[in-house]
Amino acid sequence: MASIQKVLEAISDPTRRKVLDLLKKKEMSAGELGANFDISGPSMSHHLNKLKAADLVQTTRRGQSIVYSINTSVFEDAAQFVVKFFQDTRATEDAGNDHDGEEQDR
Amino acid sequence: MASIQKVLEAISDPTRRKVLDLLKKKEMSAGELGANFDISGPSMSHHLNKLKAADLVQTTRRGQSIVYSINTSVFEDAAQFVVKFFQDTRATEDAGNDHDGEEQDR
DNA sequence: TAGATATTTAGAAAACTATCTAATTATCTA
DNA sequence: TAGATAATTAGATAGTTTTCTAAATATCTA
Repeated sequence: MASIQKVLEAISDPTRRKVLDLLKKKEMSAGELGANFDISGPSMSHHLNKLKAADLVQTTRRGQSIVYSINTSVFEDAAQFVVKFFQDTRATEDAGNDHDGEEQDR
Repeated sequence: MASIQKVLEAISDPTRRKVLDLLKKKEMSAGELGANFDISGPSMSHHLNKLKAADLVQTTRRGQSIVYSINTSVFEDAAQFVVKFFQDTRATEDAGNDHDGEEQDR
């Protein structure tokens, strides 16, 4: 499972949240997604990469297209983490700077 | 209420998540908080500012100290947003780039 | 297989973020 | 009021992120 760090970074960008919103409705190719934004293909590709690195989406090639879809299980894990973080008096994960298993990402 | 954009940016940083974790246990002054990290006072101040800009914490002066505490209501709003975002088939807020009321933050 | 279409990779520029030291502001107390 | 303590603001720098154009890769189809 991707680190919660990557997930939170991924969803802290409005473009990427909108991508996820679109994918929640139905899976789409990179090009179809891009048509919803005012940015170049490579920029879209960069954002899709971050979502993929966070494991929030998965891809499969379909002919010339690469189709993106939501990775439901990671979505649910992330939800659980954030809910805990905001609702508990004491959060589970140590969000600290000292250690992290997945070694300090950025 | 602070924009969800600012909230998500605020919690996408591990230092700031740890600050929030500490404050969940008890309110603390800037200096007490700083003692938990290996960064300078001004850097801590910078992070506290971001948390404050997101309205996740509030401050009150107590003598020479400035005491930080969790802003419970915003915490709960944020939780609700994120839960919706991750659980709904269709998220409520338009996380898009085109408009936003609170005008494009970054 | 040549050309068209879809997407990613490379490399560079601009904007933003985190960090630091030095200086400033606010408050307390002897 | 002078000096000490707590915190923030100013200004600089290093690193990261977002964005772009150009080039490369993969697949389809005539």
